[in-house]
Amino acid sequence: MPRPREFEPDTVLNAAMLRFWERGYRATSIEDLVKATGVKPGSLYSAFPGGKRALFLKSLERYSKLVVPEKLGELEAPGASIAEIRGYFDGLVRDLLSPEGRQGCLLVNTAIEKAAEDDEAAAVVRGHLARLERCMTHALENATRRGQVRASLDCTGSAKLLVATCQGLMVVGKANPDETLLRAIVDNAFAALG
Amino acid sequence: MPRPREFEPDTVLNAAMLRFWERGYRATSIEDLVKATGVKPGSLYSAFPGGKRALFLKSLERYSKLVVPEKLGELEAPGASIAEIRGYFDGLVRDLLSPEGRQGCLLVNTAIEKAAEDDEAAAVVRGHLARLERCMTHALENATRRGQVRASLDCTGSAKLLVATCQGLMVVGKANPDETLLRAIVDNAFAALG
DNA sequence: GTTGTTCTTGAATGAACACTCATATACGTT
DNA sequence: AACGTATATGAGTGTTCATTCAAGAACAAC
Repeated sequence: MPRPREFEPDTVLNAAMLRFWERGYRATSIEDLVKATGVKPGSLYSAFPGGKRALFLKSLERYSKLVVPEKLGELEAPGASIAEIRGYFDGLVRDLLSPEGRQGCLLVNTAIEKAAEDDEAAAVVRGHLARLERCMTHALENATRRGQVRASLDCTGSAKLLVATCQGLMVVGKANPDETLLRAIVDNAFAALG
Repeated sequence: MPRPREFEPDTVLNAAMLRFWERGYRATSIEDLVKATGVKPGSLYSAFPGGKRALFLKSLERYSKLVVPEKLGELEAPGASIAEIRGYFDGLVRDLLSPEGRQGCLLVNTAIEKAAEDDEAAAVVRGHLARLERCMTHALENATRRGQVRASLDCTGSAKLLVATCQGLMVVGKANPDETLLRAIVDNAFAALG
């Protein structure tokens, strides 16, 4: 009996996520989201109770479920090893150098912009970092078994370092998207695993 | 003959820098700065032509000249070596774990919040990264001469990696200020210099 | 066609924002 | 004491912000 929805909430959420990703939380206004989604304020607020912040938190989760797996690629597969870690880093560099990819990573941006003042947002970021670390650890363990890295390698410790390295890559890349610089960082990170 | 200034511009700039450091550019309002400095809007605008953004850019430069050297410590000295790099990283970890230090680094925060949309701010950040890289390279060269690292070490490349690592440390630390994690990152970064 | 329910709409709300300006003020000079 | 000059003041500017709400609209059931 009720009037049917004229928009798909997931589509709206995707558009909102993109804006937050490009511009950050504070710099994205409701009017921006209205323009980007075509959905008027009233509908936006009734579809996403909790307003802008709730929409942002849902965007973070959507990013984790939609964008992150695409970036991780085969790194999350059980058989992942050095090549998949390398592939992930190369993808990061490629993104940072492309005009559309300069926005970096929504979760890294959130860590800096919001984590200190918003525990819920910080928790999503922590979850992402833990997920990254899990992948990296697993891939390093596979690499150790296959003799692709030195046998003495501390897999869990090196995984934590690799996670930090790719966060740092994103910071450096945002201020200075220079291919030589970014590739040097990646190459040296991998040389250390040798 | 004119009426004398009732405040020291440098003092005001320091207070403004602290607010920008704690809260970021967008989240810091003129009213915040008025409260923090005790200087009324009119005086603020006449003392710092260019308004909020000019005050921010001046804050970045002030941070570079006041805060950064303190954090770098002996790392900028000509004789700096592995111990000084280690000291710098340990200081970062200590800061990230302390209640006052959770704000991280103003220049890293700026890289994420503003670099993509403000070329002048990005340039200051790039200058900072270059300065860090110069220190690190020099210290690694000293370390090589003294046999503190493996002879095969690529000093300039490793310096770039160390710079990225400390940016990453700041991102991770902001979302997850966990001592064990942060120390593991630092330890593994140094293990790689072997 | 009427009714009930949920949706859409966009103007309206009040707060916060960056910024300005007329006025008042404090000083050295005369 | 009177003047010229640079500063201090804070109410006021117009804008933008997140959010709300009354009114209208679309559908299924009857």
